[in-house]
Amino acid sequence: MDRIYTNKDEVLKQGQTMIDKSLRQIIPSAELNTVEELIRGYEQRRKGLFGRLIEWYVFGKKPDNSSQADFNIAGVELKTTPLKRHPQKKYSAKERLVFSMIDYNDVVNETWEQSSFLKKNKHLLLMFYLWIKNKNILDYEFKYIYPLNLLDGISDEDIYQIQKDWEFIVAKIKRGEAHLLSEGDTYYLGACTKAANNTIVRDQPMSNEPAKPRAFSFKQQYINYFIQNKLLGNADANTNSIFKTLRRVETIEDRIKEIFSPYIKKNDRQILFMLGSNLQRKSKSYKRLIVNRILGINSNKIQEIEKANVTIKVITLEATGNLKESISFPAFDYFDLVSQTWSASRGDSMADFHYQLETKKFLFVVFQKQKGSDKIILKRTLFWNFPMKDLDEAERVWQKTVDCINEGRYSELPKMKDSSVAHVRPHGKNAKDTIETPQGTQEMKRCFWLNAKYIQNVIDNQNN
DNA sequence: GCATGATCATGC
DNA sequence: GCATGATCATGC
Repeated sequence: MDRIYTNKDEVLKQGQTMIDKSLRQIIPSAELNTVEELIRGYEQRRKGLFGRLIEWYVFGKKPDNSSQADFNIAGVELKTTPLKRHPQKKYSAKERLVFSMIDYNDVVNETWEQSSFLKKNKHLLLMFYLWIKNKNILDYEFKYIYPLNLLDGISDEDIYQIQKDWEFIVAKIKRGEAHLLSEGDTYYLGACTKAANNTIVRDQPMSNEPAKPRAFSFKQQYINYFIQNKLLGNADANTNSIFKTLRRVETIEDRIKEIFSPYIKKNDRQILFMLGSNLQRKSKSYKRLIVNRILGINSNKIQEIEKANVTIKVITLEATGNLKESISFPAFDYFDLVSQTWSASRGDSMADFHYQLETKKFLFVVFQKQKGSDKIILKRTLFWNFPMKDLDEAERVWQKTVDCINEGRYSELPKMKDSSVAHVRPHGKNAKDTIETPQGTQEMKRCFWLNAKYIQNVIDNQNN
């Protein structure tokens, strides 16, 4: 018989009994062997088992697969989610916070206000435990128990963005593009893939294309920001908000457009004059510094850009409109790369190419050189994320890279002419900036790049 | 003119 | 000291 909870406080109080405790400490010793046996049989899906063990042993609730909130009577949805140790900040988010599966057939008939997502997740009880590699799930210790009301407990700007994210995802499914959904499409609320392997697919209502099963989730950077601010109190005094002085709610995209709009079609000197700023040195980051000034930051960061995993990229077109330079990613570690698998790309390794392509949003700030002048014009800004239709090609480049490294063929790493999408090039201080390879040799630091031509095509064809 | 290799500058 | 973003330099 399930224990009945009549209100949210009771659920919270019960959850709080787990602070600094692990399951092993509360499971009756007579049942421990049985549970250990159960865990051994699970291997792959241990996380689901972990949640059910918590429900049963902490809350006295029999596991079920109901799409109702976990504590129906009290209206509380329980979420257990891992923290990992962070050298400076104590803890950070290990993963996204995953909510329920997206039912492609039902969700197209919903509005945000009446969505099953909101119904189920309005009142959350977040249980953060400390994840440690190879540790038995019975020994994970809980660190924070936090009741979160989605509509009251999150700022107006954030919940507005989350609503717009939800609506974007649903609109895409309505267009028959569920198979093209990507976490990078949206800012805080993402549609993350959720399947044990790549072969599992689902039907979608507006198209015959099979689509990967996906769930709503808070993107990893968003939940991490939550952890830093609400749990750890690491409110960064060096963080600015683009909504600071604004008295209405707007999306991140609209707000950024608005901030840049007075400077569009102006040249670098005019912009600096308008800003009352002075940057004489024409260093490689000159334009990036101008962009920072426009955004009102120096070395500090913008909260929304961080939370939404947006990467700002300065793009400089030639006077002809031609783009010369490709876009670099962080340098990779040869050992890491060969140990990764393409499909198991999760937040565990945020530097992983696939993870970045599928979760990142880019803000391109496009400048253009001018014929017969050294002035540079700010042409436009655009938001972009890597489209899922090109993911197979990116995988091919990645796979070839992995093969080359495994076989020690470093001169044959994928070049620009080998792919229309991406290639591998050096990315170090200089040719002497090397790291160790699996062969025990030293190789110069390298990274993945998105081809200049590929990005040029994006800029020429995307008008937002 | 472009692909590829190489390096600079900044900020943490 | 190093990671990262951005661009430079060379040779075909």
